[in-house]
Amino acid sequence: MARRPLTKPRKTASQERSRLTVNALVESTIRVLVKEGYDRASTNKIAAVAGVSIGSLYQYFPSKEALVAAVIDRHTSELSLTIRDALAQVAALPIETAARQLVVAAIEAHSIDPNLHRVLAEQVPRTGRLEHIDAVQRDASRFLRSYLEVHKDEVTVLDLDLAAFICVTTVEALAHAAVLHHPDILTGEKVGTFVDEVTRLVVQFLNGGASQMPALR
Amino acid sequence: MARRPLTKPRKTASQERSRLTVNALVESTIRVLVKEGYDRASTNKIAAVAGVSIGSLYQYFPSKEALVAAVIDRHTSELSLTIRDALAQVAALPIETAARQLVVAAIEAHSIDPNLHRVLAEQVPRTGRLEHIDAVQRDASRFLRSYLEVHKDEVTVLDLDLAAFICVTTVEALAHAAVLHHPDILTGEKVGTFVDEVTRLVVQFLNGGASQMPALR
Amino acid sequence: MARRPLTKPRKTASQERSRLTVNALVESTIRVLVKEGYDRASTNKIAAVAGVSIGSLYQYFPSKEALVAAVIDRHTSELSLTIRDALAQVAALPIETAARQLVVAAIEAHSIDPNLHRVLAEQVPRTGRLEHIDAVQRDASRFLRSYLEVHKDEVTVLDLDLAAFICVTTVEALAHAAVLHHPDILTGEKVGTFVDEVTRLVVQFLNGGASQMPALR
Amino acid sequence: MARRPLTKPRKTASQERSRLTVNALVESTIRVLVKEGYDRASTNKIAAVAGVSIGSLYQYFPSKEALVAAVIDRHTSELSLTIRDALAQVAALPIETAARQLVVAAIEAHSIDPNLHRVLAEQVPRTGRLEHIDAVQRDASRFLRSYLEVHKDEVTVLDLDLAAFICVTTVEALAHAAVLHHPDILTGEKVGTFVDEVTRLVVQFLNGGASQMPALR
DNA sequence: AATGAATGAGTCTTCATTCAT
DNA sequence: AATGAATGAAGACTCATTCAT
Repeated sequence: MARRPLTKPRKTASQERSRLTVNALVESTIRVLVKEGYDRASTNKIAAVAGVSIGSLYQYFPSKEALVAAVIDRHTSELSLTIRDALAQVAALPIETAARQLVVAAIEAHSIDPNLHRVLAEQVPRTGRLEHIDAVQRDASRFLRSYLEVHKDEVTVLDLDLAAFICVTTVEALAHAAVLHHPDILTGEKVGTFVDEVTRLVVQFLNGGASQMPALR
Repeated sequence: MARRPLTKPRKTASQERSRLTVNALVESTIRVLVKEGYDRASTNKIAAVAGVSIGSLYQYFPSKEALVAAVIDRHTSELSLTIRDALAQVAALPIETAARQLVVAAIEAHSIDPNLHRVLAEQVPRTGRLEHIDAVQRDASRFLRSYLEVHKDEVTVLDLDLAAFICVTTVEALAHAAVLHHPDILTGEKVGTFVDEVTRLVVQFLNGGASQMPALR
Repeated sequence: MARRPLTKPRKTASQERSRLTVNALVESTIRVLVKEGYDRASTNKIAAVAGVSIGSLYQYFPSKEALVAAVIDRHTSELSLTIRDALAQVAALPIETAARQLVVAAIEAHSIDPNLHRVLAEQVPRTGRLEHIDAVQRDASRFLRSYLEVHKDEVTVLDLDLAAFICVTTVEALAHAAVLHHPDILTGEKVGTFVDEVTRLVVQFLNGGASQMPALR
Repeated sequence: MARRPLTKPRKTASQERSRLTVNALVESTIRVLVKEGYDRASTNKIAAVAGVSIGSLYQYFPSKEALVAAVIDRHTSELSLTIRDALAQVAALPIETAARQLVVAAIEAHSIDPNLHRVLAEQVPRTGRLEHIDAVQRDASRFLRSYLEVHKDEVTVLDLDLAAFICVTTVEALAHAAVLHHPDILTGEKVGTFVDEVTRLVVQFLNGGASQMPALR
């Protein structure tokens, strides 16, 4: 069957139009969410900012929640991608290097759209599909657990679940806090120091258990 | 202790009554906040649950925000108290013991009213005076920095500000996550393990720097 | 116990105010319903006509349906009262007289607020409590059936259920049609004729069965 | 009958298509009306169910009302046909037989599409052309009046207008109530009884006047 | 002619806040 | 001081209808 000429079929025109509208709405939602917060983000405002009628908004999104869910999905995808990529690339690396790269990835992930991240993390009710945000962290935990299983003899910790939980929570929290509350920490050469320290925090934790445990009690 | 004299009459009576009303309102706010979330917590509902008329509510609190601010202040005070107590008691202790006690204190602090804590942390807009929540952490950071200054020769870290930030953020995040998302970690003897591990995480970080720094780069 | 003095207690004042508001709303609903029909009767319009804010409307009626339900209840009560009264007064009377009085009662009932009756009968969805309208007719049927049971030997019909259904439906329909579609029939001395004829219709039906049944097939 | 010539081409084709579309829309309107009720029957839904774009809908029907009016016209035509047929066939028959056949016809008419009939009768605003529904009854009344005029000496009633009104209203109401509210009455052999009784109701009314009138007053 | 994306007036409803009693 | 009725701005959402393609 002969390939059609270069032009796209008529119908695509309107489909294209739809896609543009949907995109404008999602982007507008992000903007309004960031500027006004979750509560004050009204569908009317979102439609206005998107330059779209309120009717069109409801043609594509049945509710405010649906709109926010779309934003979350998009944001979560980007986060997931960053994290999964990092985890995949790191699978075969020794702990030291692996940790460093994951720390960097975490910071990168949190730097994607910090303000949006803040709103999503702090204000959006965790109902329905909106739990996807937390899912990323659960994924990361599972993934890290597997990694530790494989690299069992490089680490001294015994309870791998607990260790994974501690590492993921810690790195996430530090990346989050740095990006959102202490952006100065990430300026210039300071980033290097910060990454160094966080990496050290995690690495020492993972392989410092054995010899020191006795001394702890 | 001698009973106070008979007088201080009328006015005190009503002052007493006022205090009771205010208290009932703040407590009602907490209850409604926890049960319904920030958005759906209406002043009318709060007044009803407090057994107070909506008019009286506005006699004591000029707005919904004022009500929530009072709740935050009260909650923050309790947190602060717990943390400051711990920090004070720990001032003269060696790092190892100090760290452990602070970790325990952090968990205690997060256990005061986890559900309220969650709502405040996740849903309440950080506008106006409502930034008090974060203040506790800033306080703790400053306090810890002082401690590290004093115990300078027990630790190997160089940038004390950064170290304080990392420790406080980490411990807070782990206590938060454990209490709110993994309560199972804190049941029975597991608490001990958790505290051990978090303590180790922090202690190794604080005095493991020197010897390992070279290896990191 | 001594009767209280003539004055009513303070509190009544506001209760009275509420009652007035509620009343104004119900009456306004009737007016709007009659003027605009069910669909175009908006809560905002109802509130405006009642001279009451939309907020007050919702303080007393949680929805448009509740408002209409109240109207129905009120209207149905009046109808029921008229019909039940008539049925009660008629219990011991002979068929002829009884029938006549019931016919008169039916016309009276339909004359209470014909326009409202029309709207309720024709446009209001029969959901939820709104089935009360039909209930009046079911009641009347049951009541008539009892009457026929007692006056069994004055009538020749065999199936009392069927007879009751036919009579009630017929009289209701005629009263309805006369009041709503042929008001001229009820002007001046014509009412008498109409009542005569309807009465005769029913009476002959009830005691004309026996002798004629054979001839019918 | 000779087949029409080959031509009338192109245009006919599209006219044919138009007719199909119009038909699909009217039928879809009926379906949606019955399933959702008048209020919730939206033009978009009607178009969707008809498998036609909303734009095309408005090409053929300028408004929602036009759509409903078409449904009413169609339904009314069918009713009218049934009734007029019966009345025509009955013109020369004696009262007894005539009455019976008209009663049967009334029941048949109401059985055509009971659910649609209910919606039209109960929910559709009687505005504009939508009064056509009631027209059927007025027609029937006129027709019956003529019949009575002709068969004057078989009946004893004096006011033929009134008598026609009473008969038509009564039979219509009973057919309506039976079909919509008491379908059990029309099952099996019961139909016979019902028809018998209604016929008797009417016939006795029409020729029972003379002897009993005196007794009534 | 057909399509369906877009429109926006209008609806119901909530809730923080005021104010007469 | 307390009460709670009243207020009305504002928000979510629907749907008949238009119009560019």
